Amino acid sequence: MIVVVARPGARDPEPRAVVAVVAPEVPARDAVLGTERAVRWAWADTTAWYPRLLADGVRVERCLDLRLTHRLLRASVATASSALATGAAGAFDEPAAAPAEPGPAAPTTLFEATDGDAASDEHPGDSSAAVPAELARTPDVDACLAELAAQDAAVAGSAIAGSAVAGRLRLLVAGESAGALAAAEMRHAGLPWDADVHDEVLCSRLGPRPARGSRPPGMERLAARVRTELDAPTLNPDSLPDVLRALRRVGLPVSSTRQWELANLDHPAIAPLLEYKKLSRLHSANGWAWLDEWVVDGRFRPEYVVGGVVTGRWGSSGGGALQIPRTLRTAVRADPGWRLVVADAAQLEPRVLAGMAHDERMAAAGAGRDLYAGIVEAGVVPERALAKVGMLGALYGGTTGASASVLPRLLQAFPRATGLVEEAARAGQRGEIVSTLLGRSSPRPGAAWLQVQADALDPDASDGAQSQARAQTRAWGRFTRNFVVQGTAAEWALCWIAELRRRLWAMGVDEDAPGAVRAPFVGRPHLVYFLHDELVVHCPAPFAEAVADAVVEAATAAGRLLFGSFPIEFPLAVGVATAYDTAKDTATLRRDAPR
DNA sequence: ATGTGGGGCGCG
DNA sequence: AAAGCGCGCCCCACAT
Repeated sequence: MIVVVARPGARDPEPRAVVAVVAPEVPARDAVLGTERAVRWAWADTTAWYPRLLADGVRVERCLDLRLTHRLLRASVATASSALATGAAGAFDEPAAAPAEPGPAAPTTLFEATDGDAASDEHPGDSSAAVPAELARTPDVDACLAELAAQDAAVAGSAIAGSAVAGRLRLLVAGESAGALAAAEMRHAGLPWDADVHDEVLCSRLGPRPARGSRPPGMERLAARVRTELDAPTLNPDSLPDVLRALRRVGLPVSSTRQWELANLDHPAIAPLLEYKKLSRLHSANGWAWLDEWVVDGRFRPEYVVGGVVTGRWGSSGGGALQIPRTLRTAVRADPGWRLVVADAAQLEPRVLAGMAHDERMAAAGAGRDLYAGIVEAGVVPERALAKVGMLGALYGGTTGASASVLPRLLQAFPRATGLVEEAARAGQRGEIVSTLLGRSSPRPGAAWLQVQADALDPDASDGAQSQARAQTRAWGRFTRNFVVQGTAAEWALCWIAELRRRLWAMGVDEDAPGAVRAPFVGRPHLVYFLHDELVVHCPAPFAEAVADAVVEAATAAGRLLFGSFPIEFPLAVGVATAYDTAKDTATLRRDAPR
């Protein structure tokens, strides 16, 4: 059920008060209360409620997604001693129900009484029979109120005198929930997708569309060449054992069919085989079948799974939304009279690390320029590529190759930043939990991990058992090392998207904008895609420059929310165009004027 | 026939 | 000897 809760005023320290409780049969005019900034909705699942509101053209300004925030606060070490964390698992620990299909097709129980039909208010039982499955299983009003109180208590109890912990948790909880709103809105609006352009890309690379179940001509031709070159007339190029056998028969000592291994081989079958694999991937993952299934009325509407990744990144479900290949981004096209604003945070993870660690020298290297170029200018390494691979190695725990050879110089130049990830790695190796800046905590290693460690301590443990334990220890260290940075970067991104979402709505409407955009975004700039450190806004053409400014301002605001006055910048590559690929091609690096 | 797991590869 | 993090989805091989 929905609980609409007033938020405290900026100067009002009073606890939040419930101002309305909204059940499924409530009239829309009351539900619309939640569109006002002074109101924050608290509900168990944004995925259960919000698609119906959006289908009715209603945008919610703020919310608390109690199931998402419950998970955060149950796991966070900052709230570990709270009743919320120590109690038995309950309804909010269950997975959320599958979301409803996007779009206006399904009847919305919420708004059956919308058209001034006072009679339905007197017969709420009439509509209760129509409560859809994804709503029926969501916790009821009393459960939501109790959960809200428990979460408030947990966050309040996390505060130690003079500590910023509670404030950070509040930011995390708000950001996660704002992300849930943005994710539902992006699915509702959809990513504008030109099926004809997509089809042209497919035809140019694969040849004309084949009958269902057969290979496109471009792939068939390559398969034939591979069979000829390997003298294997019945070879199935999709069968790994088949290909491996055939390659070995012609004297190629391969252990796998991975691209990087094949690429080093000198044999006339290799080039067509690699090309076949490329086309096969395109055809099977994003071919005509994908187009038929996922692009409806010129929009791609994937499901974003907020908090779907342990680190707090979003996941996705259906259509491979976070893996759209670069070659197909040309099919992402603005509606006529509209533009795409594409923004990409430059070197996000190292910047986040510099901010977390208060590494002023690293922050200075990234001030007003490409961070890796700044590292070169500071004389730490001789070229940009080394700065990049070295930094990625520090973030991921690389121990080999160029990355490892540059590492000592980074350790020396940036002791605070590198020290932070080294310490996170050591904590993980000890089996401890680590946390992001805002308080999202890593999972504990599982029972199998602990068992392997325990077995290796046995005096009779075999060498194999001991080396397995060491390998696994290091692997968990690499996970926790990366967790703190990837997770805090995800928090920056949540703040970025939340700030931008507000700014976009505040821009208002272009009454003259044509197009097929759904309410409540008709004539309005709106988010249509989000990919970890990159986002896309679809907007009426006259808004494009203002949107580009807003995206940059939101990035700066996100940096301040996380890092306060610490001088770490978050510049963006921002491009404006009618197609996703050309917007990225023509992007320029932008940042707020330094102050 | 249906489910599971691994290899492989797309994205950041 | 081990070998840089996090995902989703496809196909095939293999189990049931």
